[in-house]
Amino acid sequence: MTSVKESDLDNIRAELLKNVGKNIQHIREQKGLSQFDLITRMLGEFDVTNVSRIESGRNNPTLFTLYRIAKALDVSLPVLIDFPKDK
Amino acid sequence: MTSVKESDLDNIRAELLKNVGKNIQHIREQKGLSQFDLITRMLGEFDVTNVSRIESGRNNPTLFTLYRIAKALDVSLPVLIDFPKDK
DNA sequence: TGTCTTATTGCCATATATGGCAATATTGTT
DNA sequence: AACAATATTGCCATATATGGCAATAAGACA
Repeated sequence: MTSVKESDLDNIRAELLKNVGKNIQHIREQKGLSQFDLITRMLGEFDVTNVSRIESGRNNPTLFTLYRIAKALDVSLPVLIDFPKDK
Repeated sequence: MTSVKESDLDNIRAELLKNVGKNIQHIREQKGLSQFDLITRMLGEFDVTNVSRIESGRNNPTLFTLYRIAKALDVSLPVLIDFPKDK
């Protein structure tokens, strides 16, 4: 059954992004790092604005972005997205 | 040290995408599914073209895309990106 | 050989992640 | 209260993920 209403899909997406964002924020704060601290530890360039957007679930980060965040937070990529609310 | 040459960063990104792509392809084939089978099982719409691009490492998939692929393959999101070559 | 299925690649369009900066809001501390 | 550090939001630009289709390639099998 591919019968998922578009609004349902949006909700699933929104919940996913919110959960992963919260998880990232939680790990970052547990390490005592500011959003600025985080981007300075990331490989390459990254705008601090987008950290806020990802943590709040407004952005749908790419795999490479998630990887760089994980490295900056010194956790594995699976840990970064292994949020409890996963079905 | 944020001193990573741009070419190095590109290589890190390319290797990441290639490894995750191979992992997705491996899981999909283990389940005996074609790329077309995969997209028909995914939530919402997805173009089969992009499955090929993701599996070959040409595309940098978003979190939501990875989530939908994981669900379609009936594996968890962490499993989908837990490739062996992670440093 | 051929045919069928599956996968890859090219091309163009649209949607959106990110870059970058400024303004505003929040939080903590004195 | 004020001030400073931090986070959020808005706006615009660019880069790129995805949608969509066609053409080509690759693989399997008779």
